[in-house]
Amino acid sequence: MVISVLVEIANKNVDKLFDYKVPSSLEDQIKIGLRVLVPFASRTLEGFVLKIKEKSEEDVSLKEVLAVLDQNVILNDELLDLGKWLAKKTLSSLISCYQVMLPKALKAKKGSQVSKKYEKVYVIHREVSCPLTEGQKEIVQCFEKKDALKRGELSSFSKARLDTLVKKGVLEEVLEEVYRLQYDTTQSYDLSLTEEQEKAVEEILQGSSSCYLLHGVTGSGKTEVYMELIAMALKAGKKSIMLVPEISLTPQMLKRFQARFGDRIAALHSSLSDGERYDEWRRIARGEVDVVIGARSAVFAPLKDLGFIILDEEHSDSYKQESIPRYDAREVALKRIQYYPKAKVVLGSATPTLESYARAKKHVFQLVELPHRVNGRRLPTVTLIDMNQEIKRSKGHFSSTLLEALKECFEREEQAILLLNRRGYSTVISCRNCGYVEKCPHCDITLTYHKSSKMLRCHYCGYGTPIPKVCPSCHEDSLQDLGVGTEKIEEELKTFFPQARVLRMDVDTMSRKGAHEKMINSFQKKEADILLGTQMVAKGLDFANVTLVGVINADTSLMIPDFRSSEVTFDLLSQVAGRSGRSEKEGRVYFQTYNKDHYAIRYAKENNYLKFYQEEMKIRKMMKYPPYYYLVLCTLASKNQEEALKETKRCEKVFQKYLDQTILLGPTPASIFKKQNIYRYQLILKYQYQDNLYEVLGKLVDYYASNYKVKLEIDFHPLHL
DNA sequence: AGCACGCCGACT
DNA sequence: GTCGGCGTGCTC
Repeated sequence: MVISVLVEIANKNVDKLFDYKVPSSLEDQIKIGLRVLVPFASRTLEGFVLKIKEKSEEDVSLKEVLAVLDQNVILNDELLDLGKWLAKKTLSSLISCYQVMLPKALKAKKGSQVSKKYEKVYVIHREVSCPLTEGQKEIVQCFEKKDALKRGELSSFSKARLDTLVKKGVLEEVLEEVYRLQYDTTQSYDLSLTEEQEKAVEEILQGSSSCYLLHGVTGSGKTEVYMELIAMALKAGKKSIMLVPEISLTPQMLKRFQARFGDRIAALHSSLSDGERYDEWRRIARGEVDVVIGARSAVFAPLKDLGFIILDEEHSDSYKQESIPRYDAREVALKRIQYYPKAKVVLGSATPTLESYARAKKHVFQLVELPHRVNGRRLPTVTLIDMNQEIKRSKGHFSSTLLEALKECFEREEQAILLLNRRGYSTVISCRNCGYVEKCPHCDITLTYHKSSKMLRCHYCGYGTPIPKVCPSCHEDSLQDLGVGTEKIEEELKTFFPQARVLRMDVDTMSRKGAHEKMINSFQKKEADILLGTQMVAKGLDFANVTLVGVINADTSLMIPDFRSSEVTFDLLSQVAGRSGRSEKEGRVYFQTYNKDHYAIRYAKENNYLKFYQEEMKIRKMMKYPPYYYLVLCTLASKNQEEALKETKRCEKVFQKYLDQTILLGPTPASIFKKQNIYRYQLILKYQYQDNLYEVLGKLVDYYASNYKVKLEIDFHPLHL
C-alpha cells in the first residue's frame, strides 16, 4: 500500500503530497483523513493521509510510514474539501487550512499533544459466582442497577476491598475515557415568541434562499429567533452552529442555550484549556452534540447533518481571521452549507455590514426584519450634545447636560454606562475648538500624523501635506492629537460625584482571566453606579437597571484613517444606545460630539439604519470602495527596508502589466510600518471584475515562498488597510 | 520550515 | 592546514 501525505510544514514549497509505503502491519489502520508519523528530510514529521494508492506500483525508493496516530478520521470528506477550497480562496498553504480547523491536540503539529482523560471504572461480571464475604456482598450490591460504576461512585470502599473482588474475577478494572467538562442540565426556559419573532422564524424556515439577513433592532430578541430555528432544525434531525463574537460568549449567554438544549451543546470559547477543547471537539465529531456555540473558529466544528449556521452580530470584525489563513467565517459558513441540502445560513445584526445589506437588497440574501423591541418597549431617546458649544463652559470632558443627567440617574437609584470611544486615537490631529480633521483628497480617509517628518500622510495612497499652523476650518491655533484614558475620566467623575461607585472596564482591568465576568456580575448586582469603559461596554450587555448611557466622545472613531470609519461609528453608537432602557424603565442616551451634523452621528441618534446605509453607499460608490469594489491588500515584509520597497515596486509593475481592470494604490508603508525590526510596505488592489486575479496573485505567492529575504502576504477583503 | 551540502574568509 | 559563515536546494 502507498499513501499520499500532507506534512505539517506550513510553507508553500512543501505544500504538496509526498508518497510513503505502508508496512503491512499498519495497512488496516490507514484511513484518509487521519494522522501518521513519517520520516521527512532526516527528521520525523506528522501529516494527514490524503490519498490511498492501493494499486500503485510500489516504488522501492519510497520511505515507510512510521506510525498511525489516530484510530478515527480527523478530517472527514466535507472538511477535506473545505480545506482545499479555503487554501485556494486565501492563497494559503493547504496544511495551514487544515490546522486552523482543528483543536491544538489534533493539528498534526509536534509538541501539541493533549491526551484523553481517563477515569477508573469497575465492571461487574455477574457470570462469575464464588463465595463472598459480607463485606464483599455489600460492594456487589452497589452494582444492582448498573453493570459499571466509576471509582468515584464507590468511594466509600477502600482500594484494597475492591482489589480482592478484582482478583476473584467478580469485578474488572477498566479505564474509561471521560470528558473534562460537565454541563448543567437543570435550567428551565421560557418558550414564548412575540408575533414578530414568530414571523421571522417562519420566513426563514419557509424561505427558498440559503442565506438570510436578520436585521433586528437592539432588544428585538434575535437570540429567541436563533434558538427557535435551531430547535426546529433539531426536530428534523439537523444540527446547528451558533457563532458569536468572542466578547459576547458570556456565561449568561451559554446558560440560555444550555437551558434550552441541555447537555447536547458544546461551547468552544477561548478560556477552555487545550484538553477541554479537544474533548468538546471529539464529542462533536462523535455525534454527541446537536448545537455548537463558539467564536469564529467554531464554524469548522465537525458536525454532520448541518441545519443552520447562525452568525450573531454579523457585522463584528471578529469573524475575519487576522492571521494566515485569513478567512471570513461568513464565507466559510456559506460554503459549508452547500454540502448539506436545505441547510441555511442566518446572519443577524442590528447594524449589518454594508456588504451584507447590499446583498440582501439584491436578493442574494433574503432580508428578514425585526423592527421593534420585545414587549412594546421603546428604543431610548438619544440627545446630541454639541461639544463645540459646551467646550467653553464644561469642565474637563463632561458637558453640563451629561453631568445633570447623571445626577438625576443616581437620584432615581438607577445605573449608568459611560463609553469612552478609544478607536481612532493617537495618530490623528484634530482641532480642539471645532473638531476639524484633515482628510486625504484622493481617498477620503483621515490623514495620519508622522512625528518625525512633521507631516500628515495618507497611508492608502501616500499623499502628504505639512501640518497646518492653524485650523483650516476655524483658524484657531488649536490643532492637537487626541488622547485621554479611562483613568483620567474616572478621576474627573470622582470630582463631580465623590459618592458614585465606578467600575472601570478596559484592556488594563480586563487582563486577568474571569475579570470581565466578575465585573459584569458585580454591576448586575448593583454594586456600582457607573460602568465606565471602552468598546467592550457597548456589546450585547443586558442590565435592567441601566437607564442612562453617555458617550464621552462619540466622534473619535470617525477619525480612524479607514474608509469604514463612519460605519464603525454608526455601529458603535447604535449598539451602545441599545444598552439603555432594556426593562420597563425608560432609557436615555447622550452622545457628546463635535460633529452633530455628521450623518453617522445623526442617523445613529435617530436609529435609522436604512438612511445611514443609503448615505454611506453613495460615498462607497463615489470613492470605489466595498461593496461596489472588492479589495485585496498585499503586504511585502523584509528586515531590509530598501529590499521591501524594491520588491513592492516590482509587484506594482507586475500588477500594472497583468491586472488591466484593477485600480492600484500605493506602494505605501503598511499601517504598522516597522514591527519587530521588519519593514512592511503595502499595495491595495481595487476591482470589480478581474478574471486572472487569482492566477497572478498565486504566481507571486509561489515566487515569494522561496524568497528568504522578502515575504508577501495577501489579504482578500481586508477589514483594515 | 529546517536541514545538508557547498563554497569562501579568519584561526589553532 | 581547518572551522564556520550563510546562500541554495531538496524533502516522498
